[in-house]
Amino acid sequence: MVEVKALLAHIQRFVALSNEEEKVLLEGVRYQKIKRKEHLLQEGQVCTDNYFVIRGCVRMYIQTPAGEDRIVQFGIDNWWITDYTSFDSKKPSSFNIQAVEDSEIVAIDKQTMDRLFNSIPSLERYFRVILQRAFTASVMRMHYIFDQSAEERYHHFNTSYPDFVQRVPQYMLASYLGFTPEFLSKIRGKKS
Amino acid sequence: MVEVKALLAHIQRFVALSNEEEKVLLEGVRYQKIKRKEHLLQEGQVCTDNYFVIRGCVRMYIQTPAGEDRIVQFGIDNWWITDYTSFDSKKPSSFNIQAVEDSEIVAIDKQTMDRLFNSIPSLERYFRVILQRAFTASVMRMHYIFDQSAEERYHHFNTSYPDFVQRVPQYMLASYLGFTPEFLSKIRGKKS
DNA sequence: ATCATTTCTTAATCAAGATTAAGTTTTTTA
DNA sequence: TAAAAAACTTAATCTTGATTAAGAAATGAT
Repeated sequence: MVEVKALLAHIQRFVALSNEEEKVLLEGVRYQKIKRKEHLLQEGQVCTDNYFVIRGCVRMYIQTPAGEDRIVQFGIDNWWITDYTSFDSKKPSSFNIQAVEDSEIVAIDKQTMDRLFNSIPSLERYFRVILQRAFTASVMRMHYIFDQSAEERYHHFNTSYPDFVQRVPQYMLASYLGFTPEFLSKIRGKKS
Repeated sequence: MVEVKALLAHIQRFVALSNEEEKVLLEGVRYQKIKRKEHLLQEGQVCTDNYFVIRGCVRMYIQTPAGEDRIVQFGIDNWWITDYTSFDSKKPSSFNIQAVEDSEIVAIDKQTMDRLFNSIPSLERYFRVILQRAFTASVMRMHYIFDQSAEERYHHFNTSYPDFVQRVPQYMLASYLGFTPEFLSKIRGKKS
């Protein structure tokens, strides 16, 4: 499948793969298209796959006690997204993963992933690097949440990812940045 | 050095090491004792090492614009702590790492780490797993910050890590949990 | 093109937690 | 063991952002 080449390209930005390794990898993954609002994972299910977003946008969210969605992560082009806790333990997940736009996804299930780690040593390095970046990004995000006001956070995000902001509804941005849609409206109202 | 055995033991909770690999690893690491309030890293320096806490407690913090410390992470027994951004890029760090108690540390510098990853393949897997856990913990922490009140956060932390709470000054806990020491006092005052 | 649904806005009231400031207790150091 | 420094407490006031509620605008489906 030609679409999955995007994954190979991404991996090879970090490590080299032999032709044989490329082949083994391609045989292990599952390419899938998913429509806006469809779910890859729903609360209560075991998260069986690690998902790589080739094109599009998905969100991972959790239901708050108040019954609202809290967006924990977005996944866009070239990002991996999964609930590692459920993925590793095979216990039901507390999270949901849903397409925000029609998206193209590569999925690898846990068993295949473990097998691939054994047969393709450099994949281990690739995920080490990917996870290190994800961890660092998460720590930085936490830092922004603590030490910037909601308004600063919005402006910061807005200037850092202006094109992404265009792609998602505002109430999702609010959910991701940790405040209410009403407050986001208020901030935007101020400007003009 | 017998103290460094704790690191080997920790690694072998996740992957197997041959005697030869153990030896190579031990030759690459640096054991060091550090007194309370001494720094492993100070803002502006390049973070040259990844630190493993054998015994004791360190904190990683960043100076807020208001001139206060925001604690980003604690490192206790069997935790790795470093600023991966600075460590990888060799650019000056924005963070500080300081001992909260007299501590015993194993340090590995970047160059050695890269060499060890090449000579000990299972080390790659070990760090992949470690980073996956760190990432997951960070995501969960973010979730708690968003969806619990300061008071809930305190009680949650307090019941989850009662012994740890005893070890650090309260103002550090407040800094880690994202509120003021005064507010922490207020919460505690309520009880009795 | 029209109806229904989803998303966004505005404004009034409210609450959690910050700030300030002063005083008390505990720990460290000489 | 006394003085100094660090850590903790209390209380009054203030601010940011939540909540509620209603209406307007945009988007999607038929």
